[in-house]
Amino acid sequence: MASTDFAVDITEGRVLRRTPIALTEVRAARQALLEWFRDHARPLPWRRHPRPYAVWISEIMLQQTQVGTVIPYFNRFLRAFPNVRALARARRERVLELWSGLGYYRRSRDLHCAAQIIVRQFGGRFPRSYEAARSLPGVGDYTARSVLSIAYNLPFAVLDGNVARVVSRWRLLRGHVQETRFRQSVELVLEQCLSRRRPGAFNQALMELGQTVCLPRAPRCPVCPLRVGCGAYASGRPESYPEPRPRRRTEVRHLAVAAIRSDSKFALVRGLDESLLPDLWNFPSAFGASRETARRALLDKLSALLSPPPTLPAPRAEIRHSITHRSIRAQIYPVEMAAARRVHGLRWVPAWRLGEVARTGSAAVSALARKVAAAL
DNA sequence: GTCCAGCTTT
DNA sequence: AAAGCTGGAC
Repeated sequence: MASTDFAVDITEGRVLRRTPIALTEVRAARQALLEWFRDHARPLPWRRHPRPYAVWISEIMLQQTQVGTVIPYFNRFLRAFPNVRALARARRERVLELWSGLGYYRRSRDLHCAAQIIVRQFGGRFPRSYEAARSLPGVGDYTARSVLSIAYNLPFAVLDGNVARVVSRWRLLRGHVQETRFRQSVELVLEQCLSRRRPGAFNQALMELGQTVCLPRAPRCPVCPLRVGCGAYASGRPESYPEPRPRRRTEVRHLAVAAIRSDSKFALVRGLDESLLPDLWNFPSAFGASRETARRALLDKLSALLSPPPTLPAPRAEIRHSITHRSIRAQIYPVEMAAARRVHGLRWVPAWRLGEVARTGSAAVSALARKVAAAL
């Protein structure tokens, strides 16, 4: 801990000064947090043998994705690619198959590419320096800090949404996660509190506390190790911190989906529509502002693919799905074809690969495609 | 139905 | 500043 009596941080030419947190308070909180983590850390698969490779894979998968969702993906992924060299020499399509259903598919491409860079430029070991780690595709500020602190126990503080929530409540910081000022305030607190001896455990403890105790809407203050000294708890309204971030409104879009079946195979194309899910196999689909415009756009698309184009019957089912700010209403038009002809850009995929079995990574299909298959 | 996870790239 | 995926909580 610095011996100055206030914390100073120079960011973009501005000097921020904040009242320091009393050293005794910092130490008490740090110790309470680390002891809580020692007793309550969940036995997550990437914590069993925390090699840098496993830590890195888990951090990429955990971006925007919940722990419970990640666990089976992580286990399958490490079975398929036990180390960075195995990942580096894998086919891209195979990596995508094992990512199928996890979302944000760009992550898998960047991960694969980064593995090849690690093998070629870093001797097959995840780099130990911030700059080198940051140079890898898919590794931004947060991921570089988390991997280096957890895998190598280097003194980097991490700031994710969980950490921001815990700290804003503990120190009663106003603002929301997207504001630079707010983030700087949180960072100042973290710099004062980070355990220099056990930064990895400290960071994981804060994030775990945010995930399991300091919950957004219903914090479990009675079991929180930071309750003593928590400003939001004292205020009586812990759920009011931090402020909700402004959100872009979601727009409803209609999607027409052709479920073209021949024998027990479905015709799939690469990509969805409007440049969404470009790497994934999907049922031929088209967006529109209404059901009817979507249907017509789908017919246009099918005309370019098949001649003569099939006629579309009445839709058999509607499913709902969300992609970023779009709320998608998908009408499914079942089409039977006599023979599974070879068509350029079309791939016939056995129905069983789209079911629950697909979770084992047998096809690079989106979750949307799986919902469609399940509705048939 | 709304909110939350909540990071990286362009 | 905006876009990208999916699932779960409430």
